Amino acid sequence: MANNEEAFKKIISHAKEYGFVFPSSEIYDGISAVYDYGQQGVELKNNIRQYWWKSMVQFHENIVGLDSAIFMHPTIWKASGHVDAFNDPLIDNKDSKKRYRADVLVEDYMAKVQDKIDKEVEKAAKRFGETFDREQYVTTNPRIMEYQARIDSAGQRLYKAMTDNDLAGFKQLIVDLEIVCPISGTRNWTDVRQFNLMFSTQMGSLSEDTNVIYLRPETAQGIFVNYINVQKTGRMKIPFGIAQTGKAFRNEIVARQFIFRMREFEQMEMQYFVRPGEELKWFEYWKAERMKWHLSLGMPASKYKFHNHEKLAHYANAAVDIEFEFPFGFKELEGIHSRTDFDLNAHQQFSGKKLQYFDPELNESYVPFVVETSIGLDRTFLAILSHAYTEEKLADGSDRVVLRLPPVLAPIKAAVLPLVAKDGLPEKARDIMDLLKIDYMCQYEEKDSIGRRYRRQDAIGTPYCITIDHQTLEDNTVTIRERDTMKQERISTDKIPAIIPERIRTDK
RNA sequence: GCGGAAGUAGCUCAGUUGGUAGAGCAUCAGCUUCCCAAGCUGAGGGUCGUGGGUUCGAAUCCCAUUUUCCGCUCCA
Repeated sequence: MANNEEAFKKIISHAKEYGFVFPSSEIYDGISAVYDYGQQGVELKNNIRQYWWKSMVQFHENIVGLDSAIFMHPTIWKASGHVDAFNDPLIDNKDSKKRYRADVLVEDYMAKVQDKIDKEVEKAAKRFGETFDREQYVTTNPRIMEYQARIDSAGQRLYKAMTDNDLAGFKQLIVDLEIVCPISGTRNWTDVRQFNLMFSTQMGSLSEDTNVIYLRPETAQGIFVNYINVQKTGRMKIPFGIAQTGKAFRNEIVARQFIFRMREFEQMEMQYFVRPGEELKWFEYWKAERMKWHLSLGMPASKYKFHNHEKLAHYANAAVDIEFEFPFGFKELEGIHSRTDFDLNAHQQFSGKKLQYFDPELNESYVPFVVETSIGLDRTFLAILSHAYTEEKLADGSDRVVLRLPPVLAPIKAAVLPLVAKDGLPEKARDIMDLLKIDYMCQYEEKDSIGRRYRRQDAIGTPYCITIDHQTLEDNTVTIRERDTMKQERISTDKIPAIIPERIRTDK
């Protein structure tokens, strides 16, 4: 683990040193858990996004794209459940200085009392043997009935406090239940405060107080509220999908681990609209499809695993994560959720607009069910970067750091390098550079020895280096050097524009 | 948010009992012209994370604050 920690630190330094990722606002001391993508990072990130987009939108005739706004009608977040679910009531114990979710404390209390009931029942069961009637015992034993009453009362008050957003009532509940801090054992609590995971701001006139607007905590809702627009104008037939990439914002209590958990992050989501009853079939389909996509990036299957959700969110009837082995362990990279008709139903109800689909094959109307694939772009970036980062000891005893990025994702596809900066080689190299840069990202470099320039390109993951030497002037050939093998071959200059895209397609 | 550790040049770090900020690499200019980093000459770059305090004097001691990392917690 210590080794991985070291490795992770090296990756973070490398990311900064070579212009992939910078801490945001760094000259002002930075801002916690916000990062900027530098000159290489933005290329890599764009390429990942494009690779995803192509595989989802371009390669699937029944999936179309969308780019919805970050600002949305505030009621959307009521309908989606985010206003309620993203509001955690928090309370601190003044002695242990520990912070808890108030609802979790109450739930723990209820579980503890339930535990007492279970133990009582167990004891009684042993005592009475086979004649024991559990049902009857539970409903007649006064001590158990008293326990049960405590649970019921606590549950009701918890529910009321949650739905009414009654923070004072919450505090009173914790006081009345005599809940103690598991660490300090005291009842010295602060007031209950709300911690909203959604960022908010105001739109329009500040004099009205009803214009609070949220920065979207997920991109999915933008798709749901446009579902009927896309379906009608695109004449989409179920099953069909809508894909979108974009920023989302969550005011996480703790945001850490470099770009793994940021407060501002980018999602790549696809919502697939299916017939009710067929959602689990499609869930399995997308689970397999998405894993294929990850493996197509050339990373070993052992780096990935599925993690089934046992506790499902309020909207889901099946959910699985694709986890990736980051330097800090297996962590969620992508979620595949069967969201049922929860979202569309909620929007239908809150908006009063019909969101039904008429299925000509079944000759009936229904609200479609939704299977979602939702992947973190920044996390994918981190997964790819951390896996690509390699330190090598070469045969001659020297070291090199190379980013073994999939060529299709590399920020720079080719570097154009005159062997020496004289004898007309730079001029020739410029000609080649001008030709190639029309088709893909290239970098021209003539400073320093050729070996050093190769190493610099290795460090940013450039898959090919094209070197112009004296022979080029004679027979119009160049050498093309491959990043991973460091092998070179000589090819004719007019073959370069075609050969690199061709190799990028096949080299994974 | 709590606890621990750290913050000195772009990077990695040194800086003695408090006494005028250093190295290597990198960068830039010039020389060299060589197919896998580290040839030569020169130059630029730091109010030592920030703000206070103690002191004749603070990178060094004290307090606060901020950022990062680790653990706990959280992650619909």
